[in-house]
Amino acid sequence: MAQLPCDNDGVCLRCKANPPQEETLTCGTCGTPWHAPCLSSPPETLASTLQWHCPDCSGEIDPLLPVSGAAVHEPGGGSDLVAAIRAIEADESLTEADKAKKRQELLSGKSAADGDEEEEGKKSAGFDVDVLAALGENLNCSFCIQLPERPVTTPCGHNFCLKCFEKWIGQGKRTCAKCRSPIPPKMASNPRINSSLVSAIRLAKCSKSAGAENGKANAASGRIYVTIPPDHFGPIPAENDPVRNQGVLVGESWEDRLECRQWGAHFPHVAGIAGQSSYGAQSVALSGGYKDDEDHGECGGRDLSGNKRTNKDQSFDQKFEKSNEALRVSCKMGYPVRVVRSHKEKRSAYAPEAGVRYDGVYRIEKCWRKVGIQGSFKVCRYLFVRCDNEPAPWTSDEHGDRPRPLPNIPELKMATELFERKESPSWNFDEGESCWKWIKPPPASLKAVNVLDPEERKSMKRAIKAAHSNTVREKLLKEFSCMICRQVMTLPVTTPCAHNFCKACLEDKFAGKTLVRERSRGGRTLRAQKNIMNCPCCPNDISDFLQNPQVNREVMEVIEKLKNKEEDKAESEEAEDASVDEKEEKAESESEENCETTNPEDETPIVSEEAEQPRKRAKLDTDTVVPATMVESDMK
DNA sequence: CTAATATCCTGT
DNA sequence: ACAGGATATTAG
Repeated sequence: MAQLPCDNDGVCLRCKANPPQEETLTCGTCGTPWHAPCLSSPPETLASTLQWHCPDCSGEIDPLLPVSGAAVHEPGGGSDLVAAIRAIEADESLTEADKAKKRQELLSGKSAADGDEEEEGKKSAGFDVDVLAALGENLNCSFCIQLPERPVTTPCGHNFCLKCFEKWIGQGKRTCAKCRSPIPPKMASNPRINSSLVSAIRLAKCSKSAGAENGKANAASGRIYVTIPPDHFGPIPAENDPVRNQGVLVGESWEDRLECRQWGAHFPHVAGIAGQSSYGAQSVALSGGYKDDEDHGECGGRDLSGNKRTNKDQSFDQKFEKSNEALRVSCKMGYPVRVVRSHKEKRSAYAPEAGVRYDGVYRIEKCWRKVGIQGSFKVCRYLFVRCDNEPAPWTSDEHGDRPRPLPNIPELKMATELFERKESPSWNFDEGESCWKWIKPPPASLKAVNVLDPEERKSMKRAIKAAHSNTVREKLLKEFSCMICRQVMTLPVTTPCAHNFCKACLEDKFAGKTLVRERSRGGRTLRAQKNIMNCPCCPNDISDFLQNPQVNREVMEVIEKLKNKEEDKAESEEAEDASVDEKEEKAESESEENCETTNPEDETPIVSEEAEQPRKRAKLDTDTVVPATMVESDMK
């Protein structure tokens, strides 16, 4: 007697009943529901119910499973992987989204063992997990439970990996593994890859990594996202980033100084130095045209050629006061100084192409004054040396900086008021831990920590996620557009030649055309001739398909989820926020004294001989202006 | 309080 | 392309 599962509407294909949930069993391998009373050998124990595998996936079809392993580029790991996937599928404590995520982790090589990281991952990965879950829940190949690598779609609207499908056909099967509809011989012999699905899946996968690279947050308000005071020294750690729970990462970039400010990397809106003369400098923004010397970093002069408001001649010497003095304090104490570079730093090889980028923390090893060649007035100059635990954005190195000898600066011969640090630096490299950290505690903040009330925080989080998710969702929906009406498909159908259309669009196209054409000549009726109906996208005859085009429900559900995500997301985020609140409050209260925030994630010591190591920048002050003396002299 | 600012954006 | 307002921060 044939064993049949339930169809897409949950109706048992054998007894035609729509059984209640208690009477259905979901296969631990392919996820297909089956009507338990209609099974010839239903599971006998509760345990075997939880770990049940349907007739298709157990026994004879088991040889299929290693195929999935192979498709995962996991040589030799196939059976373990299958076992692990089955375990995930059988875990009733997980939601479908959780399961999808765990499968992804498994496939991407992440350990599924440490479940604690799950919570963190969910928060930082944010929307991407949702997208993957949306795709994963609906589009996973029923055989291998992964997003199909090369998806094929049956005329009955079900999606599988090409490899899994071929294996199934190779076993002599000619019905859909999901709904038992017959598979036409042409599809069996020549399955076509559904390329729209390929790009949609690839896009969703990419969105995972693409999300981290830019902290685009275009929430209109000028509110600060991070919970640090404006005089916070050092990196901005995840615990002070309630919105993303990620902190400011090296390489992160923003559209402009205002956006940069919102994430706390560099607070002043205009000025290049954040600092107080009696306290120290926390950060600098490099945007002028300083000379950048590959070998020993750079010393700064000032180029105000682009600044219409301040292009008066320099008429005074700069002195170590105000912000310039703040930098000297940071030099003296060995504080870490955050460096952001603007794309306007045109003459630097290290300037970002656009916007403002956080490049990590530096220490100022020396500072001095020097006469500008053109101006004949003195400028303050500094030797900046990078000392960050994360690699600089321009290196391919996987590791951060290591201490190294100071470069030789020829211009020091001409320098006056050379100042070098005599005491031990507050921020230094710990050989034991192989990372930079606070050796002496950072100076206590004198300013109020930025506070976000919960409502504000929620709306910011929503705005950020919506901004990001919109773009991803837009792209995804574009992949799911009908090739006839160019709109996102309603009731999508996939032809055997793997082209996707709205069901209505496709039917309209061939409205009135019948499968066969009556022919008559001279009063005699001839044998009916088959009408050829070409796919709107390719020369294939799809007349057979058109007799009964089945909606690709899996794709349709993904489209619906993407479209409806807005409300879902708003709700789930409120819940998420609530659960996170306690943690944050704790972090916020602690952060007052504790600014120590090294993130020694990758502390594997590798000595890198990077050509461009220390960067130093000269910062000036609210004082008068120094033309770009040094720059010009160098350009000769 | 004011002036100054290594900016951004909009209007002409 | 350029003038000028808005902006937040510093220190006098």
